[in-house]
Amino acid sequence: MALEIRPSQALRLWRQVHLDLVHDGQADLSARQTAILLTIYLELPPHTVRGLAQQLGVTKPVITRALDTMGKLGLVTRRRDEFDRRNVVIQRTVAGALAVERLADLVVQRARDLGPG
Amino acid sequence: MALEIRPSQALRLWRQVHLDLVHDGQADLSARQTAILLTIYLELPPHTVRGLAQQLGVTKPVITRALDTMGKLGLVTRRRDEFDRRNVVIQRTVAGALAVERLADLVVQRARDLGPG
DNA sequence: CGATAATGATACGGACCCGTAACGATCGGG
DNA sequence: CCCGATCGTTACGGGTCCGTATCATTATCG
Repeated sequence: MALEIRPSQALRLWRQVHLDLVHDGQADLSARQTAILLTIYLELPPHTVRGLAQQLGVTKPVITRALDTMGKLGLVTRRRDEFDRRNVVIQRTVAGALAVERLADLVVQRARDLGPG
Repeated sequence: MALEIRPSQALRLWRQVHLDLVHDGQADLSARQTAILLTIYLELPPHTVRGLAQQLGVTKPVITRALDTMGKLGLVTRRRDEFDRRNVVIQRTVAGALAVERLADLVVQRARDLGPG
């Protein structure tokens, strides 16, 4: 069930999708931000700042700042955990889900457009 | 010859590769920089600032700054065009080629690791 | 209670990036 | 030969990000 892809195909796919992201005027997310966003939307909740920092291997302020930025963009929301008020639970949004879905479709479409080799 | 991939697979692939990039302490390139780098290494030379700006749909200073950064990282080099000294020719480097190759292998490997669904 | 630990947010100095606008260098046509 | 067009770069003001260190808030445990 493994997905077979050749190195040259992988590079052309990577390039084309990034070109599309730049072209579409989407938010120019860094690799870190992309990893954070997709982790929130693919892994099981709840998500906390500390948990994300551990998974990414970065410091907590990195997560806090990324959440600030994505919050402004409407991609995620934060809410205080009522059972342990030290924690903050990161929540998904409709806009964020749509953005993730759009990325998925983009990758699928560009993969389909790939020629052999 | 199209590459078949499902949306959920695309997202998991995208997330895992970005996680790897962050983890490996690679340069945290933005989407724009990634598009520029891969364009230089996949499209036929010669590459100029103006040409890259057109392909990316961004302004020239964006390209200049990206080349500054990637130059410091050793991923690309610039050389004056001797036949039209207004032009600058962007050249590949061994380090850049290795980085691109590493990215390709990373995508291929993570695609192979994908389960069904 | 009070002390300790843990969480997320904030301050700081330094670096990078953005778009607009201006710049010097170079080419090319009249 | 000169003047306009074109090239890449730089200056500017504003924004974001980094890592380290510190902070206030909250929980836990003696």
